[in-house]
Amino acid sequence: MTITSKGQASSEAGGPGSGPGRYSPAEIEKKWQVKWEEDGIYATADHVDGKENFFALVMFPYPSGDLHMGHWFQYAGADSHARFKRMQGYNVMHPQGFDSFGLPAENAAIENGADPREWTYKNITNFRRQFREMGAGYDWDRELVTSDPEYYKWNQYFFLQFYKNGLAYREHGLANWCPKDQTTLANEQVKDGRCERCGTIVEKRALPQWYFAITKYAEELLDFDQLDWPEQITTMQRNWIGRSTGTTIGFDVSEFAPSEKIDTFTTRIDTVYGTTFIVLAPEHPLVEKLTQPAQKAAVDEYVEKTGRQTEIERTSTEREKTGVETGAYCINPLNGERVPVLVGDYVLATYGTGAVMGVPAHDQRDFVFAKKYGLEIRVVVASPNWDGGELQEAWLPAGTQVNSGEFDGLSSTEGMGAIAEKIEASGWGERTVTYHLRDWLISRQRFWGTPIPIIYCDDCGTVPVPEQDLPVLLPEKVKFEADGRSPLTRDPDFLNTTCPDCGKAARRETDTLDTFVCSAWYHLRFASPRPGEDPFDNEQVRAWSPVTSYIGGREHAVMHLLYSRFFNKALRDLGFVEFDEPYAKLMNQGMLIKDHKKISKRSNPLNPDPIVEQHGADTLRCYLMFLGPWDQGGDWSDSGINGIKRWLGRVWDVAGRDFSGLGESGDAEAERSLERVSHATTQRVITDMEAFKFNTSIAALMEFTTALIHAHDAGKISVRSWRAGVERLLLHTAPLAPHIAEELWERTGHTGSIHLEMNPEFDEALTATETITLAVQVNGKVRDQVEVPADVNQDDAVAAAKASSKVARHLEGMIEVKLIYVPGRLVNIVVRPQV
RNA sequence: GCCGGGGUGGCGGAAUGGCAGACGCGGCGGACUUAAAAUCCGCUUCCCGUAAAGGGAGUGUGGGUUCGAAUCCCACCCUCGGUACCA
Repeated sequence: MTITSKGQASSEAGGPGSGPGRYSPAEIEKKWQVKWEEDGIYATADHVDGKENFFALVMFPYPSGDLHMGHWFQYAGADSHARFKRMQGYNVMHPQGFDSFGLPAENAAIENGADPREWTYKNITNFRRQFREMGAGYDWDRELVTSDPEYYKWNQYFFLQFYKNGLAYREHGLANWCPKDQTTLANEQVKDGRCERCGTIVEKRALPQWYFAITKYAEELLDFDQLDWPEQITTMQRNWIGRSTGTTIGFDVSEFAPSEKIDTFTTRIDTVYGTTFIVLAPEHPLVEKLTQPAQKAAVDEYVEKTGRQTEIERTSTEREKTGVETGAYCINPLNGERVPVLVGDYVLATYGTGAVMGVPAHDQRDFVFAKKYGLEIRVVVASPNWDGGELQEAWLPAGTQVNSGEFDGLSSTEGMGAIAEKIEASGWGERTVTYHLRDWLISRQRFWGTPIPIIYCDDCGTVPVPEQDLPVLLPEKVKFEADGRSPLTRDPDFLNTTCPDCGKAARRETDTLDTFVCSAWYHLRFASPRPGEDPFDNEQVRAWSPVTSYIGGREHAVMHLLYSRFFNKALRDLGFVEFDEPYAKLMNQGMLIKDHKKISKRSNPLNPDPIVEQHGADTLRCYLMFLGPWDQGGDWSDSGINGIKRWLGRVWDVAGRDFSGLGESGDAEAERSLERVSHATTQRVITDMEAFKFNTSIAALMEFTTALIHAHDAGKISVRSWRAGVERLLLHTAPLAPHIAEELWERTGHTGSIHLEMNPEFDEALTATETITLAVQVNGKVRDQVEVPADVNQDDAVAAAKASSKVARHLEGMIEVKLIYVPGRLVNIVVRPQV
């Protein structure tokens, strides 16, 4: 092997980085992007002897116009980590695809007359180009595009499996409706009462909609034992699922509605004797039956008015609580009391039973409500210093049962159990568990999505499309009209069909599936990209499951990540997969900002393309990784990128240096010193890369680069050490800056791709120095530093410390009271003045 | 309101009980150059001190634990996310 250093700048000739061998990203980056593709170096086999599989998945993008800087931040980090793991000897599968169904395509169609399909596929082409320019090491053989019929066919297939097994159902009910996007939304897609996507205030609409029965898995979804996930995300899921235990108890209303009772749910059954009224949600089915003629007008008006309110107005905690009497009364089974039934909009139809027992003394909302409407406030759980007088606010903590019949005198904690037991024994109700989690609404009244494979027949009702007829294809060349309605609803070719059961004319479902269905199982398809007649090949899925490392934003905590977990468990129960969880380890990257503000196309733009052109992809990648701790995000500044560019320029210089001046064997001390920093660097880089701490990893490489330059300048090391040092530097740089590392790997005489090499090894023993610097403190203040042998004993260390004149000055006239010796760190002499 | 992250030089950040400010940006000074750019070298937390020596202060605020605290504990402030009438 010969080493060519011709044509490259040496430090003597015109200075590093100058001359004909100057680092020129534009040339080398293109070259390697083409070569890598030709050689297929990122293609992954399902099994490689002696290597463990590592599925490095990063959340795939929605192909909007361009890859923006946030994408770069995410994908460059994910790619660097995947490359690092590959160099650690894993068989790494790092795929990429496109989550290409969704509203922006349709909006572009409505606004500019673009065809959603053309618009989407044009964007995908652009994204592929940009990923290539980034130097991302994807296995493109596994690419998937969710809007391809060969992919969405399986969304339909799984929908049918779910339907046949009671996990998909259609129900007429109140759904979140975004008036701008003209579609319903799942609960998870409503943030602060607004559409998660466009920010429009969401309304409630009564519609028949399709749901996935995610609540059947609520309990299992609370189990995170198998997951190595950030606590933040599991906490968010736990809160979203919102398990609460309590008691459902029925209040008899047969006086006003024969054989009816009002079921209420409470977590505080210990306060049931304090119930002085019952409040029904305005949408509660009993409202109409119970309302008395005298109150009908008022109740109707109230219910109607509430219906007109947006979710935001409705749920604002600042708003005054309102209500109206129905004129009906019900009976508290525990004390036989007759209490009024009201309608109040602070009670939500969608939670618990849609009715609450009003206990104003022990619930702040009920308290405010009772004050306003002059309802009785009766204490049943007394605080230790309650004087029997009126309350200023609800008493929420535990206390002693009073006014509670046979339970008086018990602590409310005991009361809770005893009362629940009596209720169950008497058949008045039962202990129950409720969840905040609702079933996943999957219907979307949009065109650009997976058609729901259902046919409505006048005679046979709801009929699933037979599996052999899949996929139900989205029509081509559709017309969008200004009313925003999906073209599917007026496309006769799509709409009209025949019933698979009876053969009569029938109509297709025109709703499409929520795009989160696509992403709920895409990882399985990456594992098994060409399975033929099945959604995926079990053998291949087994080889790659669960996903070893999953990277993505925190914003998906209760959407995609929850849906995926549900989907996996449903697939498991239907026999498609054998494991419980889709993603074993989760890592969230932070958010990239600029000038302390969110980056936005309009107000705070930051386009990667010109930066790639000016500085190169490697520089941009490294700079993004260097900005700060990746899991916490980064604050972009235009000037900072020069630092990375200079560093890569120095790496270029180092690798190209003429080493003909170095000898066969070097000076022992210089050799040892370079060896030490080499091993220490590898240790730091491996530890930091493992933990996604790209910033400190790069800092270590910068220091190592400088150390190499100094070693070369001093000229005391051997050729062998120099070349080993350069090799080590390139190997560590490779995951972060793949092009320059590859180019220099070739230029330093290596054959084969650096990206298929292994990380250098390190020996911790070799990272140690022969002498160490001890800090010497007097009363905790550093007064001097002393150089001692690394294996110094305490006595010698203390003696060396006291020998320092700077230290001695502070000991004068003092009595030593204590001595702290931390080996390898410091000596602290604690003194006090002589009396 | 509740839950979570964060608050460190002019700036991005390092350091998770042991020398605060690694690494980088910016700034200042120097070398190279006819000059500039590029590159290289040095300095760069603040205050007192002409300077050096030396000293003092210092990690959002106030308290505490400890020989020693950015780091642990308590109370609070600010900020960024998430979530919110969940009975």
